[in-house]
Amino acid sequence: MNLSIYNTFTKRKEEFKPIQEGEVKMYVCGVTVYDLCHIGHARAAIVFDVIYRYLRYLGYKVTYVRNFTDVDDKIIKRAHEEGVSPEEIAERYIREFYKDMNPLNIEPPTCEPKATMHIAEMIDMIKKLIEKGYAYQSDGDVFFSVRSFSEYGGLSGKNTDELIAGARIEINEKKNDPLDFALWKASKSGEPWWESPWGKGRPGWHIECSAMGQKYLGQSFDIHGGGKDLIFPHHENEIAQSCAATGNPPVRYWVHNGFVNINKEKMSKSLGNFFTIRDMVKRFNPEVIRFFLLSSHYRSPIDFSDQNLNEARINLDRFYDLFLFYDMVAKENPTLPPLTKGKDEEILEGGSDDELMQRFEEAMNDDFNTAQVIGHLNSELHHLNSKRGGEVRDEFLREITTLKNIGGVLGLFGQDPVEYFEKEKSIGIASLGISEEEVLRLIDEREKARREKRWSDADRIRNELSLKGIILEDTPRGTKWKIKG
RNA sequence: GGCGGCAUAGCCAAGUGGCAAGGCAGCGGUCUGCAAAACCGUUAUUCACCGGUUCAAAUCCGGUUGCCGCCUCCA
Repeated sequence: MNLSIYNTFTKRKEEFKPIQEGEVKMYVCGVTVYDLCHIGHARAAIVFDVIYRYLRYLGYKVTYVRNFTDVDDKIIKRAHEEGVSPEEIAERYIREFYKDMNPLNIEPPTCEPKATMHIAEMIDMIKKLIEKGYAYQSDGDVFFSVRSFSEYGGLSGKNTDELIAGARIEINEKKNDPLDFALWKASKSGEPWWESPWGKGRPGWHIECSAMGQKYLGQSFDIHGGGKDLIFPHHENEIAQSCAATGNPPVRYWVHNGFVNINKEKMSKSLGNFFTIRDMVKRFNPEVIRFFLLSSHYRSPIDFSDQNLNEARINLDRFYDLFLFYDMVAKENPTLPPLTKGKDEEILEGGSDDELMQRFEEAMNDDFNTAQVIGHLNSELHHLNSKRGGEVRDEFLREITTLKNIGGVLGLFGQDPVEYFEKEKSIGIASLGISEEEVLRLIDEREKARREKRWSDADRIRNELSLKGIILEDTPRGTKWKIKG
């Protein structure tokens, strides 16, 4: 079975055929850098990160471009509020972006262009649009004439007459038609500006993606992604501009991820119901957030709540518990190779459980169904756990390696199991009102009691810890502790 | 008002024409000093509701209800 992708433009799944055989060119709208990223941004980044990884897994040479919008009203506003330059705001939040995204195991795209570094390309494109009669100048601004582009509305399913009826369009005297949108804005005082044939000004929002996409990926490229909220007007306008300028449809497959919701409502800055990545990472291992976000299909909405994240955490723990088990066995048996070899994108040798790989590919080929993949991984986990009692040999090794390899394509299972659980404990214990030293002391005390078969003393300590939210596990290799689920 | 999406067990979530994946929680058992973990077994005659097409529908068509998104910046 071949890869098929749901295309927002045609509203159906289509078999994926790249323009150039063996190569994929993909552009994804990044963030506007004026504030910290929230979980919604994390979802978009993770979804396209997985798509990027999987396309490469399939053997494509992928050029992945993800931009930063570093010139924009909100950046300017923020700069004024803080009394610093817009560049400083943009630079700061680009740094913060990486601080948040790196722990989520997002791979760097091939190229991360900034809008302000491509003003010349945007001006060229705007000039071309004016020459061709698709755009006009008006008092230092330049607008795209929506009605001059007859295919307008193809992506979002809107038609121009209905848009006017919507009546939520801002009245702008400079526009010939309320539907028209800005390609270039004359700068007011205190705003950043660049010289242009129309005077000092700055670019409109939509033109940057058209210009940068074309520069790095060509007039027509394979995949363009972003959040569902970008379908209209951003991507609709992008199509209009690019198509009008070059005569070619810019994109073959439009891919849009669903929102992260809070109580069924979209998480967003304007509603104020957002959680920053930074705050969540204090309470959950970043991999738990990643695992959780991949446990639903990328186009579905996903409800973000403590309970849901905690369930994801418990499930992910089970995988790491298996890896921990293997590592311990491997340590005692030098003929077994270590599972953790390095970066998670490396495909480990010996991972060739064909049936599991086949199920993995089937699920991913069906519009990147990571939820189903996680289901398969759970079945395999179950299967491997059932063999824990027996001898760990070739077959076990082959299967667990396959499990790890598949996880790697999703950007999961890359941590050292010991560190994973240490991290989980250090995150969890902060809210429990007991120190790690105290826990270890009590475990020691209980060990002593157990050796002397003073069972009621041992049980009393265990209960005490349980009330604090700590669970004990007695294993042949000593007593482990963890945070209650 | 226009356009679009969703509704599957207590909760989360796959499945889009051929006997309803998986996770969490629950229950019974194995193991254990007792637990925990792990394992084995079990938990939806049914997929919001009504009608239709079909040998066959959670899946297709029509309608109803409810929730959500876009139409303004937004991943």
